[in-house]
Amino acid sequence: MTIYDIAKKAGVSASTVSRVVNNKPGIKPETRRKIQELLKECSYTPNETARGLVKRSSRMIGILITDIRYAHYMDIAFFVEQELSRAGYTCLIVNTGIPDESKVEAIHRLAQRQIDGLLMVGSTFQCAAVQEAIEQDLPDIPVAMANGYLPLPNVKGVLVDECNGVAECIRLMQSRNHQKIAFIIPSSTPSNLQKQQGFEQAIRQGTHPECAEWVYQSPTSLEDGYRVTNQILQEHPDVEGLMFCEDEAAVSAVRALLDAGIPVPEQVSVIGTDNTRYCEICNPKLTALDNMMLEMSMESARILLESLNGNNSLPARIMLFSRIIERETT
Amino acid sequence: MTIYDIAKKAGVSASTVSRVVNNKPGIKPETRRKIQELLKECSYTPNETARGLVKRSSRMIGILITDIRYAHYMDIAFFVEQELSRAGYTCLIVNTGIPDESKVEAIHRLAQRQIDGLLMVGSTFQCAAVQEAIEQDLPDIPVAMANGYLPLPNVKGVLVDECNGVAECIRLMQSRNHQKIAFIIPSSTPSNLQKQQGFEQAIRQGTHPECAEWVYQSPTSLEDGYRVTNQILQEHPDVEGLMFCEDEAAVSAVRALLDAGIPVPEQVSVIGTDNTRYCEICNPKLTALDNMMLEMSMESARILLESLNGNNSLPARIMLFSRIIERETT
DNA sequence: CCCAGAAAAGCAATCGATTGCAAAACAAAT
DNA sequence: ATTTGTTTTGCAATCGATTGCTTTTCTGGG
Repeated sequence: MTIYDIAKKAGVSASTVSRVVNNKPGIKPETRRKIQELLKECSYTPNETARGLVKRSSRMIGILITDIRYAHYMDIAFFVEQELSRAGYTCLIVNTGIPDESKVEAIHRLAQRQIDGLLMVGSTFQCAAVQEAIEQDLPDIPVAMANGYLPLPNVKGVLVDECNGVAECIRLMQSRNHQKIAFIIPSSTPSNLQKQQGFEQAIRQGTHPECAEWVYQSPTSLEDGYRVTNQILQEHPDVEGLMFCEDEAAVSAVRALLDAGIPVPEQVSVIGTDNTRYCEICNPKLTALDNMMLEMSMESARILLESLNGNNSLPARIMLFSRIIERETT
Repeated sequence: MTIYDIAKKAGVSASTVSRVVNNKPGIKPETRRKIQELLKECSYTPNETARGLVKRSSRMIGILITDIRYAHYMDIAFFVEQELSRAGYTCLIVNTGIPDESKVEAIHRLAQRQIDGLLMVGSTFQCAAVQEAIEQDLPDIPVAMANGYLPLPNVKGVLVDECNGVAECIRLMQSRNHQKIAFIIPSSTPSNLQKQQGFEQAIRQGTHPECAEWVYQSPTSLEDGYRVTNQILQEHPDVEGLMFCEDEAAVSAVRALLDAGIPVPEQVSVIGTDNTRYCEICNPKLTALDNMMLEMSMESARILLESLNGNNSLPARIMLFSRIIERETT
């Protein structure tokens, strides 16, 4: 059922029908009513593709996430999609994975679809390859980043003070008389490197600056958290605190400690990052640094909508403050 | 950079360029090469909107999920998106929420976008409102359902034997000498009602058929699981087993039992459903009925792709078998 | 009753591709 | 050189809307 079919049935031209569909003025009230009835009767629905072609806008927004499965990102896809779809946009959520080429490929594919805006979630999008792809494929549409930033005129970034946040966590443990702290990093994203910096700063200001070297690698996963904790216990039996870049590994670290007969938090404190649901399920409940991922994403979504509405006096970057949610592991 | 711009630069017609872009035959090899170079040089990208208009296909697939945040659905959006996008489709993931109208609204909006196929995840889409919406808005495109079914010619369903699965769980507990079992249901979805049926069947065949009445309501959430467990303990201090329709509430039930000084699984067994990551995090680790949600979704995706490729000899419904993952709570 | 000015409706171009059919270019055979 | 047949290429219509501009219709004042 196209606009022409309706026009024919109503005995008017397609233009007239179009104007009724879009509530434009200059139509005799009677005609308008008649056409409206016909539209309803035929349950006419405008073809968004055709509309997008002439309007040169798809009312679609691309959302790039490395991996939607991380508990960390779970809420995001939900709330951001909700917010944007309330504003009349349709979301194209793409899991890009880690490799640069797949991110570039995803941007390219979205560009082909004439997206009106792009939202990228996660600091891994803060890289040269993505920057180039955006310059190349989407130089003119608004782009927002949650937990990242790129120095391009059309890109706005929302960040969080992770360096400080982690430093605060370290200081919290120190204030509980736990000075010998290890730091566990899953991967070298810009975001995690920031955290590591905060760790090192705070440690050097404490009584055991040599712990600044206690940095361990562990890809995100339950098994790794368990494994790395045992490794730390072996190399540093005197360890007093564990600072993680995410919650999952921290949860299994708690289990590893308990399994080894080490009381938590009496002998060793554990702090996770992200403040996901896992924190409450952990027993004892996990203290965590809330990195405000959801807030960052929502703020990015709002900024994107503002830009789409033509507001171009927005700051290039804004900074949120993380906070510690203290539970039972400190 | 449109196809006409390229045509002008190359001194040929748009048709010729189009044929090169789409690798169609009937172009002189030399011309083809020259145009290909030009395409690369100008980094030309076909406008999918325009292409969609004439081809009457958007190469987009709608994915309906009530709420992507449920751990239960976490993997799905990831793997299904991956599978479909490998096949060249772009996914429109929509969180519809529970109310019928929002599901209908979502279907309507997707129809406007001329999606080529629709995938619905979850038994809540098995309802009259959705059926009507599909008949109305998408009578001709392939639709696949994970964990649900609708009697329409263009709808294929993938189901799981939940009734049996739960019955097996009950029998497992019974074989461990736990006969007095309560069933906790979060909401009356078709899927959960199936499970309840399995519960009742198995219980009636056991030594304590009166427990078939021990059915408790609890909306999904950690707090509810804790609360409802205490309520059950109060009303039936002799309870020996708890069967949940999802994992989260089961996890907090375990905690409630331990907090009440009741040994798990010695005095009371607990079984969850879904087999999410929470099972491993729970301490003791949670035994769960794997409802094969991921497998169902992947199978639906494959069926959808088959239908899109014109295979219309697919069975209207196929059935998968659930399995019990026994861990430490039984 | 005529005419100006406003209101309503329609024409036709446009968005950026695809594609059936016609035309042109080329090659080979007579 | 002409004809025939095969490749290549181009023309123009089409997909389903939107919109500037023109034309038609209406309204009311003189």
